[in-house]
Amino acid sequence: MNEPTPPRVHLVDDDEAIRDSLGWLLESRGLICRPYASAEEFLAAWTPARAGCIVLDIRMSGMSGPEMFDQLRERGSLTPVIFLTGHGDVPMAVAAIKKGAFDFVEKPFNDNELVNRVVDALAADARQRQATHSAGSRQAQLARLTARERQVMELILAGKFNKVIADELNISMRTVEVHRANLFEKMGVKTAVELAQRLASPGKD
Amino acid sequence: MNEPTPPRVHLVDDDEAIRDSLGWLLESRGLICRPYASAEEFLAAWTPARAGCIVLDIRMSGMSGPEMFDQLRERGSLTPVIFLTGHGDVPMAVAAIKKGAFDFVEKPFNDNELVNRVVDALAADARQRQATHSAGSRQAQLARLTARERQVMELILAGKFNKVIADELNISMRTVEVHRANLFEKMGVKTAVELAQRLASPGKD
DNA sequence: GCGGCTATTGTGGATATCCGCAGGGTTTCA
DNA sequence: TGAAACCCTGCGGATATCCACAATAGCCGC
Repeated sequence: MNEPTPPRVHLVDDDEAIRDSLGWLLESRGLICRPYASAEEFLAAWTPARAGCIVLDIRMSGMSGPEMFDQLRERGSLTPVIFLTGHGDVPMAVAAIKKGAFDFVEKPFNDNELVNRVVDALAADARQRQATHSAGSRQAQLARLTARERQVMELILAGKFNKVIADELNISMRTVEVHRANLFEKMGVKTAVELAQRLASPGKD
Repeated sequence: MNEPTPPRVHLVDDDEAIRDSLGWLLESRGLICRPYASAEEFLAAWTPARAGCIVLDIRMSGMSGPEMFDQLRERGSLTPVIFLTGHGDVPMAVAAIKKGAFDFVEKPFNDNELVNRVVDALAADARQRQATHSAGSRQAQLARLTARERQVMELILAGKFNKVIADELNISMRTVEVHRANLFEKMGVKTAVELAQRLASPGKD
């Protein structure tokens, strides 16, 4: 990890008054706020690698909040999104949450309440990034394995003895040992137990 | 698993007309519907072991839908709950979904839409029961271990050699082997790899 | 041709795991 | 008192894992 940038609260709302007052509120609580006047402006500047969360108004001229949310999801972004709306719509709220939105808040909102939800969203983002990082490094390790090493690994994880693996692959036990040692090194583990744990846990590193 | 009873759709609504029409709809789609006129009536008859889902009206005389939902959760029930409401309330909908409700539907609803959601809820219930069953049997196995066996198991899962385990616990290697063999038998595994996988996966059996 | 990569194999020695057989001690309970 | 449960230990033998050292062969790119 190279010098992580502090998490940002990205505020997307075409109403300048909201951007000003909400931006002021968030900054007064020690959070870093980045305002955008439109979904298009945000998407043009966005990269999913940025830590933080997004506070997103539902109704905007041009691209709407939900459309932007769909775009983010299509780009593979998992950044938590808090929707803001002036007129509640239950099916939309339910669908948004079930689609993975972090929260859904009606205006006018209570200041403390909103800040709490933003802080929760930032914490959720941090957790999710840690999990993704672990899964990513594991994936990179797996990608370095040769086809043979991968075969041997699957059979090790199936609990088979070297001798049985050798029989099944029609190779010598010595060769199994060589592949075994090589894959353990590439996966950064010392034992089959460690390997099993590495590959079984969703995000643990 | 002894003769599983078919999953039921429990319909809790104090409006008899809704119970009749919705019950008829669900039964016409091959689902088994059990109606209740009140939350109290439902709770008096309920056991979490029953497979199925719950369609629950928000507003009822006596105990309300959300109150009943909280009661179910306190009793440890994970049965999927679909809330029905005549007047949408966004914060309540958002809170209910985030609290774990399966869905939230406004009346009047589209028949097909509701049946689809019920079918989805039943499928989710079946998946969750399978996961709980696996976790439960694993828990029962763990509960059978003696204190010493559990200690040895933790050290095995930490990837330590029997000789190292013996040193740390100040016992002989032969004793480690005895505990090891006993715990493997109690956990129903043959290798440390299998044990690691058994204890690392959330619900897999 | 040469180097890098992958797959393969053998030898010999060391360490690790597994277990039958045998035995002992302590605590609890009927 | 005897049985059950748990913990502990040694011996001997068998199998499994690990690896240094050494070597061969095939494929591919430069």
